[in-house]
Amino acid sequence: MALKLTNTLTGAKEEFIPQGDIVTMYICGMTVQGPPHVGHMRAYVTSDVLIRYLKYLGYKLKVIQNFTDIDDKIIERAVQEARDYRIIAKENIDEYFWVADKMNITRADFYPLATQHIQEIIELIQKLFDKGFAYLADGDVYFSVEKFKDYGKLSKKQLEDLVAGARVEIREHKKNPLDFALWKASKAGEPYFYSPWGQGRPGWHIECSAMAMTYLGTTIDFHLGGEDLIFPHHENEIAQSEAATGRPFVRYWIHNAMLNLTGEKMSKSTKHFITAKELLEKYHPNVIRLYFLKSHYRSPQEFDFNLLEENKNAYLRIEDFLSQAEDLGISFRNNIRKDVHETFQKAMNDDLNTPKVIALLFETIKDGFGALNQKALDVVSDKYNEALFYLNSLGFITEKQNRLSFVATTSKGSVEISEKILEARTLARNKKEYEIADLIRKGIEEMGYILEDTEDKTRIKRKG
RNA sequence: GGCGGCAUAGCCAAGUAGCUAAGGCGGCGGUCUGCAAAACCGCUAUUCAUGGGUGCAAGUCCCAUUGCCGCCUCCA
Repeated sequence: MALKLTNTLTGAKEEFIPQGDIVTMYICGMTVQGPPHVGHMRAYVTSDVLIRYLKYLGYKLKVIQNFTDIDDKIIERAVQEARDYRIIAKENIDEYFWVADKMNITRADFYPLATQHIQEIIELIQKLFDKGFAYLADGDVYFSVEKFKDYGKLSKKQLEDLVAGARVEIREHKKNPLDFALWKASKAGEPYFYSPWGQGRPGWHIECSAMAMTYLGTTIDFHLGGEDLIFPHHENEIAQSEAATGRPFVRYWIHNAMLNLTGEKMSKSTKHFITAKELLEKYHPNVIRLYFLKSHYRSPQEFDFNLLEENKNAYLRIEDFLSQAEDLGISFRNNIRKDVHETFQKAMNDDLNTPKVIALLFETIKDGFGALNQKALDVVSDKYNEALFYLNSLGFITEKQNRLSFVATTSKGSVEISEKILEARTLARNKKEYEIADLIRKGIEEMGYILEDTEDKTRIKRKG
């Protein structure tokens, strides 16, 4: 049984065989021209799940995720807002980390910035000059796509088809309209760096090649990103890197599908998006994660608040089982049965079939509740442990105090609701003064809490 | 126009040739309960966009049609 992943380069599900002792992974990070949106969340939850699973399988990893902190759009904004481009980049990077941490996304080992690798970028461009792939035109440096035989191998595009479509920027000094900039000469007032070709800044794609190879070597195991990056970004990265080194750049290209908002791709340029922060203000990270993982990462997914509500209800059911089990004194023991590991691996090995794992999780929850009704504590304990195993493996937050429905309790009631009120209700119930008891329950519900009477006690939950 | 992908119940969504088509949400009926809620039990696709074809056997492979989506311009 081996991990198989869809490799965009071959278009097939391939068995993952690492090239060395340490698995190297480059995650295409954000161009920090704006705050992260929900589409970014999906991409980074996907990479998080892969990282967690590789670690679960026992691999040692080195993960690099970049920030592209200089590009046309950032400069455009800096001019519009009359602020330094570095401040805009910094704000968006900070927001990215706020979101990622909240979402429990595993941190990469290092987050390099394009502007701090100008030297490496220049060296790479120089190498391309030396090998005859680059040329200078009015201060700009371009990569000559015709010189690179394999151009189009990732996106499965033919040069002639691309020219026919010809929506590329027309620049007379380009030899071929598809040639892309390695270095752009700066215009008056724009930020710039010094280079052998004059003052300017790196083109969009070169920073990823430079940083990936600087930290991970000439051939890396994984390169991840959204499928909108396949062309031209990743195609160009391959061209630059392989032209410079003569070696394969990436062994497994993994791309996640887009998140659509009302039928249309979420996109920064069209302002058609919901920021990650906005969503996190409305929904618990686990609800968002469940929503993502219920779809396969390679299928386009629709963003809709109704779907989030749906997943919130489903998620609350999981929490309910966990806390009911905990109320009986059951705790995590990490003694998961072998067949549970095997079933989990079978699903994950099949191109990270998280929807299948979610289905297993819910079957476990159902069995767990069944055992709870039967008062079969040993089974409840097993199911509790299995559920936590699935949740932890997929990166859900499982600490009790971080749960959506969690209410801090005291010996007599709750920190958040006056003990006297709860006592009054119990008193009323004992005297069979149900009208009063129900009125109190209703009042507490209006405050955002749910009271559930069970045989021996009243459970307090936060409304979702 | 070129390239690629997808069409499975009211909604979301697994399934990549072979027992009765996972799972979630919602809905309906029942059990339990002072009531409510939760939970449990049962029901909710004789059928997988349409039309052909290849197999003993097809959501699952091939062809065509229709409809959506992505990329070809900055994008995860």
